[in-house]
Amino acid sequence: MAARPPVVEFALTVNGNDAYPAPGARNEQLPRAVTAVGLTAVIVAVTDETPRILSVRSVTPERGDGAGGDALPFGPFDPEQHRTLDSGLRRLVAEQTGLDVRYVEQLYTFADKDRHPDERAGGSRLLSVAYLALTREQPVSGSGDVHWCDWYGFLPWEDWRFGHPACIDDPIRPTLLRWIDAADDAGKRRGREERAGICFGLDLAPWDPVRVLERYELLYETALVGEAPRNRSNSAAAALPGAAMAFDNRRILATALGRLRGKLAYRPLVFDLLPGEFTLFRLQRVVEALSGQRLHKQNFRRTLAANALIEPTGRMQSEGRGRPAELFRFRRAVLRAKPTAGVAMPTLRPAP
Amino acid sequence: MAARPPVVEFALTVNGNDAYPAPGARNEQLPRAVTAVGLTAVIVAVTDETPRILSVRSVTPERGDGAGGDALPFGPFDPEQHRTLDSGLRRLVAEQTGLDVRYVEQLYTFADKDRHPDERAGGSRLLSVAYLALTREQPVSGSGDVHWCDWYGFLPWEDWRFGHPACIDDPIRPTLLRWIDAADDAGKRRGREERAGICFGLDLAPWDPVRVLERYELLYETALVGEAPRNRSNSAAAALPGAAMAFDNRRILATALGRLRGKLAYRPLVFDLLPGEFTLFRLQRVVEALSGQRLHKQNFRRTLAANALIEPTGRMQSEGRGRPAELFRFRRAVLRAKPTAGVAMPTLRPAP
DNA sequence: CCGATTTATGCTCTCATTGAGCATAATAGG
DNA sequence: CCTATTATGCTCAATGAGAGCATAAATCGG
Repeated sequence: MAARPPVVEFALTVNGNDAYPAPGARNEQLPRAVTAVGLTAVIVAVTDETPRILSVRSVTPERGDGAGGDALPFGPFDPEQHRTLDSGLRRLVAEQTGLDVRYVEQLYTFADKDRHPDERAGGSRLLSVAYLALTREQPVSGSGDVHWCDWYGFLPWEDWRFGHPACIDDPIRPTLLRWIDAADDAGKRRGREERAGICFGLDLAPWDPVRVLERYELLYETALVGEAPRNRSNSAAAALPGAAMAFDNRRILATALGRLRGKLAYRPLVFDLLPGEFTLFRLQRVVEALSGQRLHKQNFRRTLAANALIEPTGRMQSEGRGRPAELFRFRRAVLRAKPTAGVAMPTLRPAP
Repeated sequence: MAARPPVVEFALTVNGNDAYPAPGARNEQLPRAVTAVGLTAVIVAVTDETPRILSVRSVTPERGDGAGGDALPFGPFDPEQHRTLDSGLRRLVAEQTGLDVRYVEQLYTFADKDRHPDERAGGSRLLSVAYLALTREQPVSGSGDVHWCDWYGFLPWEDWRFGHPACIDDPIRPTLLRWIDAADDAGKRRGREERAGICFGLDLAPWDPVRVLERYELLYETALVGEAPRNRSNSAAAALPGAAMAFDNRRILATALGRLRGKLAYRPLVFDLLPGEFTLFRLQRVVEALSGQRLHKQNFRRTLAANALIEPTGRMQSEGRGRPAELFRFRRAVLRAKPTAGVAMPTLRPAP
């Protein structure tokens, strides 16, 4: 186990600011309790019909305060080195993983108190800007124990490609029912019932693949039912089905998956996860992997053709059985053409 | 003019962190050049068919470095006082404006270098988390010169309710054409042509109300054509049509408008801008004000009815001329029911 | 009081999109 | 040759969105 580094003290000079027009606060200074700013990356690739994210294994696996297990690549944002957050993130990813990232998008900024255990003692606050990054899968060459993990290992209820996920029937539904029953009055109970129904498509509403974050937050909330008060909020995350992750990293994963699924429908992001040439079937498999549901093959291709998203290369791929498929490439032109050029994201279909 | 407050020095103790799993950076400390964190609020209301944002008039209007003119409400994020960014923002808005904000959503985190002029001297970096907040219009009671401004005063090319905006024909189109011609080779020229066409719907693509940020960034980029090199990047913002704003505040406005327009279509946000009871016509006017385009009245109402977004109160409103309209209220139930319950956002229609 | 104007509201028609299924073609493997 | 597997073309029905017609109920200016 690594030696704990010494507590570091450093001084900071901040200019008071009379030019910034914050009335009523004009002569106040910038905040006294300074916040440390970090970057967190959700780096995504898809191989063999499995969506994967890049994870870092912690040295101290079972500390019990959320620091154990896998964690997302993270690093400080150094304003002296980087002119923008984006460039800071690209540098961070390059250093930690050696990956060539093809697409980068800011997701959300997290700064909740106690999201990092060391904050409690230190007094400073850790604010972290989360990013989504897409890449073709490739070996990682970074320093440290970095590796690809199945995304659905952390959010198993999100994968409907092989039918109704088992964990919904077993741990999730009973927990939700207990949570519903634990409501004070009938009105509140009805409200909880509706919320659960919508999130998990239990009755009225159909399953909406995009509502990943809502589902995660509902599960996080309900996992506390019947547990010890709220002394260790990380115990909620640990009680969820699926593999645990450090701190609030699973929440970030959920944010990323929801955003990616939503954007798939109107932006041609998939192609940043694919090699330059691919069969239509492979493209479909990648979309299915990300959206977590099966697609109707003919309709999928019809949408591709209608949007002119792809163009044939003329070459054929003949490995494996079945009729050989033509190889296609992405038509870069559509990046600048259609306002909304995405691949189909239909409602859930029954398993084949 | 307010006296410039003295430079403040303060010390900060940060715990080094051996538990946080950033491999290869494990024994590094948190960033040395600490970033100051602020919150910026885009507070929106709609009156008399005009979308308005809350603005703060600067004390030093014409400094020439971007500090002059209007600015968005801004304040430091104090991690000692606030457990979350959201609560910090609500407090900030309450203090500076006295408004009762009904909806709050994080937009984006801005940290580009030189976005704030005082950074250059001070050495610290200002990172600001921008928020969108919706409210019913009401008098502001905050300390300082806070007032409502027409949103389209800052982004005049976004309002198509009264036909093709004049500023597109006069300053914008010629500037774009010059920018296209200034491209090095034919391929690049074609690319620029396409980009401009898509953003402003010049030829092939229709006008997409949601692409507010893309348009702003294109204008910001092209406004530099034919100007002095790039010593003062704020000159680009000043050269744009529409009223200027401090720093990168117009970019934040564009981000907010795009996000709001996009979400209107699948989330019932409008009702946070309306009183408890309203006529369907008023509701339509508010949606038109935000989307910047006219809607087909019958189809608009059909969508409302189909989604069961509203319910009649039985009361009638009879002021002004014309047949009195029935008053409706928002059906709160749909907040939890339909996955996508928004109001119609059709493609652009010719002016009436 | 009348007619012009303004707003509310109901209904229809058409076209594009999309979910779903049928049918056929081309390959590998036994 | 027969079967499994994948590719690909085509049709059909339901839905939703854009556009327009028609009618009802009020105000306003004579």
